[in-house]
Amino acid sequence: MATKKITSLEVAKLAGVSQSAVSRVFTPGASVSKKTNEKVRRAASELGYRPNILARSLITGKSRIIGLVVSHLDNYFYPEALELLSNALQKKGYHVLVFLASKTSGNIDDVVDEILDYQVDSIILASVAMSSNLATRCTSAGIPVILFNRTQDDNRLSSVTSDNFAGGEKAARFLIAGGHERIAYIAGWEGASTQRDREAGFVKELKEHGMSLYAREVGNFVRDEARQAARKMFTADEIPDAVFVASDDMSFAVMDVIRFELGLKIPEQVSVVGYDDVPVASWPAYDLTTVRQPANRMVAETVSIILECIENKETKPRRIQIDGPLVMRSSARISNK
Amino acid sequence: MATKKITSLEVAKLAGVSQSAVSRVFTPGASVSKKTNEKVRRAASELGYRPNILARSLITGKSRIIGLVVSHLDNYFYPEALELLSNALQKKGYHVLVFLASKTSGNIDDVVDEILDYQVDSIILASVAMSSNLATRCTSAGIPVILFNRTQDDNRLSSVTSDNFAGGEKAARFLIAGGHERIAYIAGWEGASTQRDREAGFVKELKEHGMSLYAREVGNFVRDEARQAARKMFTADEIPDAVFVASDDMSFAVMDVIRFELGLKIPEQVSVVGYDDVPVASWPAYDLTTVRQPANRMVAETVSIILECIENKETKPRRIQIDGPLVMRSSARISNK
DNA sequence: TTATTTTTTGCATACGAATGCAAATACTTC
DNA sequence: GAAGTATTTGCATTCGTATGCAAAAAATAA
Repeated sequence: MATKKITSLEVAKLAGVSQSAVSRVFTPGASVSKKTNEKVRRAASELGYRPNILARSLITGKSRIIGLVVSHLDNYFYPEALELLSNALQKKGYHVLVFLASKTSGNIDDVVDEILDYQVDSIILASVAMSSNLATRCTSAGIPVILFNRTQDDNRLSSVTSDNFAGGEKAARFLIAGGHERIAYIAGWEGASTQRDREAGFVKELKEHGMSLYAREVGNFVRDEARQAARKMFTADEIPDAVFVASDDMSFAVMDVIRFELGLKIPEQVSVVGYDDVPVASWPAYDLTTVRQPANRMVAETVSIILECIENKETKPRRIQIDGPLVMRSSARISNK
Repeated sequence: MATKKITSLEVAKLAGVSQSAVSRVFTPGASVSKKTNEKVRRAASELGYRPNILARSLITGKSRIIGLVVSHLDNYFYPEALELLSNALQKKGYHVLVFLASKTSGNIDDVVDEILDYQVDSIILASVAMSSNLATRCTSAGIPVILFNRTQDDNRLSSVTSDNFAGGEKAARFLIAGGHERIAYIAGWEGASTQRDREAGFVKELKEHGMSLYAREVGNFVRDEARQAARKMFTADEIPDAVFVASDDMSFAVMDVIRFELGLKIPEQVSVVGYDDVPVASWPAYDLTTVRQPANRMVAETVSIILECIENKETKPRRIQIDGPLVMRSSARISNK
């Protein structure tokens, strides 16, 4: 029943050559004559032979597997990124091994340990941090680590993010230009560099216009907490007339509270600006004005860094920040009332 | 700089035992004395040793990698499923290697070929089909294939779906009970078993109540096409008073058209019922009445089938259908007008 | 033709861990 | 303490492929 696995040896036998010859046929750039190449390929396809990547990687030290750690698949920015990433890597002959870091257990290190067991060629951490200790192990094992949508003070790690500071500034500038006077902010998880940078840019720009945060709550990048934050923020005596929310995902929750629980009009009574520009943001039910994180360009940068690191061990870490536009939709008013 | 890889041999040397001893310490169920176990573990943790999964799999024939093929990550049912799946498998010591089948290139077979190169222990196809030819190769290679959220006529393949036929019936029964008289349907991609079953159940139940589809369009499980379908359907002379849409994802697009393009009231003028119960369905902006696909139970079944197949080669394929409730929200009226 | 260079080929070994087998050790029992 | 049984251990081999090296074959020059 079980058709035994086809190995290079059997192909060799059928083609009347040595096992090494077969190996060379499937190794790009190896020295093989046209004739043996043909013989081998014919035999291989006849038997349905395909090289065993795992056996190969034992020798070459390259597995063509990229480990990806994600924790926030429920934030729709990540499925999109995953899709782009996997596609891009697939084209280059790599594949993505997914590891979920449950948000509760802060222990990313354990997860990364599991990853290393698979001899991955590189690790991508999506919005997730790793201990400096482990970073040492990875770099000294020659495994490049890339932070995606996150930075960390460790300068041995590359990172790709949007320009969060500039994004925060844009949001502020836009709300100020719209004539808003009581501008609030709902923060993400304060341990995240993205959150900090967005807020810093936002506040700095307010300050330059002689303003400051009228109100501030924390949503931790979690929809339920964002809901709570919105309830608190918009049941005060004099409510904000605009709120910048640290992620689209939270923005939707906030908008729902504002409209359906509190019966307020967006943008007439409250303007909402988000961050990410996930697909849902453009759906008419939300039509959210938001700062775009250009997922495609972020992924492209990530992939190019990875490939560069894999090919050329001694590349020094890079920190890429990609600028994204503010996408104007109808959740925030443009002109003065 | 590059700390060379730590192998079992080095651990053995440090612990003063043979390489086999080290191997046995890390092989559950192998015969090792308490003393050597301790010695080895101490040495291992001192050196930071972890077994190389790839090398191990060369011998054991088990890679502890599960290949997953997805094509519709933009339908939010799949990120959810992926998260659950990866988590469940992770707990059992398996990991998921992701392969994206671009929707355009219908060539799943190529993708599966790539998967096989990694010596995966099993393959999960999420809403994706494979040629019968390739199915033969997989089964004869002893690699169980599980269809997730999809069935196929090939009875060598296991599948896990919700009970789509019953789901369709429920939707129909509910809309009829609500006193709707012009009931329409927006179909998914007609090549999908899920689409066919949902529609069949829906139509059969209508028929049993002496009704038939008042209108029907095809959305192919694609938002844009669903939008088109809705435009066509709801600009006719006498429009339907209820529509069952083959997926939540399409439902959102349909609702947006109905409300924001055509200015109709949901559910007063049109009731909408979806299928999936993705997280967004419960967001107040949509608050979609829908048939739940119990992702957690579907995943649990998938995982248990996989593990069973891997452990016990001669398991015969199973076809699981999981019943899901109709979740009542406000997008469809309950009583007669 | 012969000498010389270049290309192709096979042999043998390595990668890192698992395992059947036999030798060595530990544990029972009388 | 001896004899017998149960448990540990190490040796040697295996998994499927890649690759350095030297031998063989082909191509080129003289």
